[in-house]
Amino acid sequence: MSVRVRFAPSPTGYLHIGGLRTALYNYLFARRNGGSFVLRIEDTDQSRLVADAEDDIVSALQWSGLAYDEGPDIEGSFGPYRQSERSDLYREAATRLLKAGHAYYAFDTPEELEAMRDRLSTDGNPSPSYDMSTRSSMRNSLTLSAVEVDDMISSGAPHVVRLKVPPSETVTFTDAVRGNVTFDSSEIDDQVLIKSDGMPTYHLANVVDDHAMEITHVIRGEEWLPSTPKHVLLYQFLGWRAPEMAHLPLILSPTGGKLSKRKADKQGIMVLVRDYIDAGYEPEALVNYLAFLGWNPGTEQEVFNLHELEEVFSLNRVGQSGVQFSPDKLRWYNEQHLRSLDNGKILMRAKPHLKASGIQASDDYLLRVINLMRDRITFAADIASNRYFFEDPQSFDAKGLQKRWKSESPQLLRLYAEALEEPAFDAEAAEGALRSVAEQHGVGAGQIIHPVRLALSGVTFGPGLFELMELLGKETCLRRIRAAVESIPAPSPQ
RNA sequence: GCCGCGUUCGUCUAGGGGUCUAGGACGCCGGCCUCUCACGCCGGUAACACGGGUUCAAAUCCCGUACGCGGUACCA
Repeated sequence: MSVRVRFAPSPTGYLHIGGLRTALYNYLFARRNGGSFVLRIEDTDQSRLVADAEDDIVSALQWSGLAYDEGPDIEGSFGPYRQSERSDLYREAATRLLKAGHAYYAFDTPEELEAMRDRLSTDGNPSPSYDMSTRSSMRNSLTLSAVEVDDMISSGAPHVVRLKVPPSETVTFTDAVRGNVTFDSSEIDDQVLIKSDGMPTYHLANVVDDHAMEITHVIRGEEWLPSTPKHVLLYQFLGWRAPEMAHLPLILSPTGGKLSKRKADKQGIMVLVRDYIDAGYEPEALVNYLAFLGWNPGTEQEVFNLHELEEVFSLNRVGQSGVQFSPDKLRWYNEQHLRSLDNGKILMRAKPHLKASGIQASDDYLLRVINLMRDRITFAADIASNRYFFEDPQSFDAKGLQKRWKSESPQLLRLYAEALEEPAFDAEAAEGALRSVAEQHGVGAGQIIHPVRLALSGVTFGPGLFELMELLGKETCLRRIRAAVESIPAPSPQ
């Protein structure tokens, strides 16, 4: 049987980095094993739907390079791929369970459920569940007569279908990441299978769909581990073979604990893939980093592109403990991947940001800027943030002036500017001229280099000075040097 | 509370009874290179949660404790 896995996000929000990691592991597993990767939209919660969430998920996956073989927008033989369009299947399964006595109708209103929890909650058990110990005191087809039940249903009384969990049974399954996991059925509640609006819950829908879509491996976040025994029971009652399970360690905040949206905001961490796209991250950097969050290849190689990951990924090298998200390491990965790109590609990445910054320059010029800056930037967008490549500096770094602008600087710069008037102008000529001025006046080259850099860029760091000069061109260099000499006040000699 | 799952440098991790005076990566610190800043290179900092077993031998196996995370919905 060929491997089939799915990524099954709920369109209740934009794609989260944790979701992308789950998608990635599924994708890699499918590719490594020559299987299929399916995107299934789990839109069974009508009340929490976010209109453009599905679009966001699809486009974020596309950006990441995780191409799926089947999905809402890619025909496959197991569609439709939105759960809201598969209602009949769930209904059918529920009916079978009902008939076999593995499920029952319940008519309890939300208020009644709340009242039950209030009534039964104790210090030892603050959240009593709807299970075999409480179901007999509730309004359901187990406690009501068949006639009453029929009447209520035919009169349209709101009702749900609940799983009838058997008493004291040991439910065991093998998790590819964690080994054998065991639960006692007495700890499992009578999960709602069909909600009163007629939609299935995740638990029913995912079992029905995974079976119908011939999913062989369920790879999902650890938050699903406690509900897996319910799914195992469902497979059993429906007479289906359960897929292999693999529960991935959760991604935690950099300080530990849940990476909730609120906490992340507070810590300045972005959690939506959309945010990483907008911030200009390299897709392969995010993917590479996420791959290593809970998995490693067992070798010392750390930098991988997607294709390389596809060749080495395996579930049995996935870790078991929660992993803290590290923005620093992600940055490092971004630098690594950025540097693997040629200048033309970096230019393409930088274009939107250049445009947003109102920078106009020829591709030829931009390529030369990139060539000088590529080892000094973290994001392609950083090309747009060093404005001195595109316009004269408006101000000069105060600390830099203090350190590098000496009382003799204006005079040395004047002399240097004169020397630069020579017709030939390139990095070599600029350097030759500078060194000879320095020598003639008995000062170190640095006495001229540093103030010139300030004059040209306004800052004390950047590419090699002479390369920068060649890039800016003679006119610009002379103009900026002379402007600086005019506008920067000489320091009081100490 | 109860149930489940975890626990090796600050972080991601290697390791799966002797080869571990515990290896790599990020970060941090120092040095080299150098006109600056980076890159690169070299070096440093720093960990087997705790307590009991088992064994000639335990980071590795078992038990307990502590701590962390998850679940405990007509949300996924």
